[in-house]
Amino acid sequence: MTNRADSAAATRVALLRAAGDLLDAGGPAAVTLRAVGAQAGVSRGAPYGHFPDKEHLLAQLVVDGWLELAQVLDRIRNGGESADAKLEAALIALLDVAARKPHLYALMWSAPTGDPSQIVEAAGRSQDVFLGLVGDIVGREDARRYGALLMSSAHGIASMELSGHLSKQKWNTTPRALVAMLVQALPGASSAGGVSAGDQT
Amino acid sequence: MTNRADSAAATRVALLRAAGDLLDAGGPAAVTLRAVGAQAGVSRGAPYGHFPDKEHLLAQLVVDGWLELAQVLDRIRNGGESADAKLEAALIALLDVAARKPHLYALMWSAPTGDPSQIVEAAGRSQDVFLGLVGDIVGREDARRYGALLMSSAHGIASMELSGHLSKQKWNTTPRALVAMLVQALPGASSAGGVSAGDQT
DNA sequence: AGTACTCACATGACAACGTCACACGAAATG
DNA sequence: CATTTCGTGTGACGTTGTCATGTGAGTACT
Repeated sequence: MTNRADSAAATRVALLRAAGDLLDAGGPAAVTLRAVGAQAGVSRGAPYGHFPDKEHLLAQLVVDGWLELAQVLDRIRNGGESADAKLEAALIALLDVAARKPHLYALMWSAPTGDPSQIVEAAGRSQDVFLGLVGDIVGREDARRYGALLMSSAHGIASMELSGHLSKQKWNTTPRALVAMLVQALPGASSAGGVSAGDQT
Repeated sequence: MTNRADSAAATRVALLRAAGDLLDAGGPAAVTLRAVGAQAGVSRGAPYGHFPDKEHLLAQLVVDGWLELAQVLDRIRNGGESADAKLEAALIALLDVAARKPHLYALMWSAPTGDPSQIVEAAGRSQDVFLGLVGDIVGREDARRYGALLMSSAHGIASMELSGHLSKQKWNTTPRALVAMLVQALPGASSAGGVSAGDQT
């Protein structure tokens, strides 16, 4: 039980969890290595045994975020709903990350730091699911163009909402409504949509 | 000529310009009050005579960014092209800011800091031009919904490009092509055989 | 004109931060 | 049991944002 490797792996996980919690609670400014160490029950220098520097620690948080989103998207894709509904649910899942963990979401969409290739690969895992879902509607031919358009649009909606530039008063709409518009405008989509998937936001 | 008020106003401008240059050149990390002071020819403590803190200095940079974009958009709107072309040019102008000043662009779309109301107001100046341009195509009725969708989509494209998640290899498209798709998909656009909603100029 | 005031700016100081070098002690190895 | 390994704690250093204080040139008052 007092295995050394296991103990080290446990503190590594504790460090990541502590960093994630601090990020969620107080934003990037609250994530100091001293605070992370304290919350993880170790000292301020301990992270350097597991990560080259602070940037790589945050990068790992981003990687985990993309991988977790990919899992959610996979579950949606394997669901039994219509292609339209599944695509809309996937887009809403993206909005959900933004709503639930805004600071992590912002980090996921900032320029990759630390180990960029690892981030790009993890993000690609989520993007591939989008590609597949869009392909089911518009066909393999146009899947990539429309996939890029839909993913960036959904991200734009989430980002605009997060930054406070999407006030309901000014635009008279909501992120959910905009996503619905996106899906319905897709060539090959059925106009009638009874979407019941997606989480609360 | 060595008027005290004028001199102070000049250093304020110099501070903002220095901060902007440092931001463009080295990203947010390069913008330290010491470096800003040095580049503006004053000391590290001088900014505190003009801004409450660093956050407010950066916020002013964001405000200026939005106002400058609004001017560009206004010039586009008053141009002689077709409504479609003008809207596309406006969206491309947004991409242009992202391409030319990526760090400032990222700041403009992050959660407002310092004096949020001032930022929201400046951003609104740009958003209103978008609203008008979109209204010229889809009509006043739907202008707000479509305006929000177009602006957030364009921002999403720019953001995805900036963060490196829009690789041409994966998606087989470019930001410009995506913007073109957006405009053509708009109901009332000339090239797409869509509904002929209100068309005014 | 000469004096007192004002205010923009410079400077010293402090706490907090990321990071490194080093020390310690317990697990792992023979 | 002796030795090595390695995860972690600790001291230290340079840098940062910020404030308190000093200073000197422009401004106002008599």
